Amino acid sequence: MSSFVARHSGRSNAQRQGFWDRHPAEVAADLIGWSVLVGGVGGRIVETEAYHHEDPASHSYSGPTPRNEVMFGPTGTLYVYRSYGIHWCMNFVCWAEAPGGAVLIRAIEPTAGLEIMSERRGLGDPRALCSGPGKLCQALAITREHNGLALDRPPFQLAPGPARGLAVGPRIGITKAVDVPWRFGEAGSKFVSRPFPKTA
DNA sequence: TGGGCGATTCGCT
DNA sequence: GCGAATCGCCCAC
Repeated sequence: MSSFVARHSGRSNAQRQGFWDRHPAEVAADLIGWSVLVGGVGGRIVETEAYHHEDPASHSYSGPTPRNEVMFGPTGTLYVYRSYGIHWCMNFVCWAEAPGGAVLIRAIEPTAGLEIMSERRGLGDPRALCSGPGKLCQALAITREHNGLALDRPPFQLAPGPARGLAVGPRIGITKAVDVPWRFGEAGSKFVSRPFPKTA
């Protein structure tokens, strides 16, 4: 159970806004177990990574640019970027005191709209539908058009939920600050992009 | 204005 | 396990 949910369960959405105004690593850990739906399609978040403005591996490290400007805007919004010229990746903008933070959503456990996601992905195996940042954006039909949108409005539906356990490890696919343990996941989940070195 | 590179994925070996 | 695919962004020239 995340600390935020424990403190805020039962409160209004407006009071919940403070959730995003914290360090990305805190938010990334708390998001494990939450459900995210886009147009009614989605599932439980089982893997995230944190990035912030003093982080050499972060897009925001060198300051605002046309691509990353959303990271420096209001929290609780979506930052979408193109990866390797092929895939889309989605982040939740969150920061405290200094802007430029975000949480990369790396994997979700599909629970709603399985058939739609299978069709979009061209696959049937639920474990392969959303087990990676590019995969889940394809399954949820996330594109540049969603960049900057608020997460508390349609087509998005976010809801807190419990995690069975928290796994922590180094982030994936980066070349800088590789030793910072800011990758989080649900312990034992079979829907993560890659196994965690150890589970906690 | 051009070249290098990336928070990835998939198919083939 | 390895490497190609593929293109927008960013910085250097």
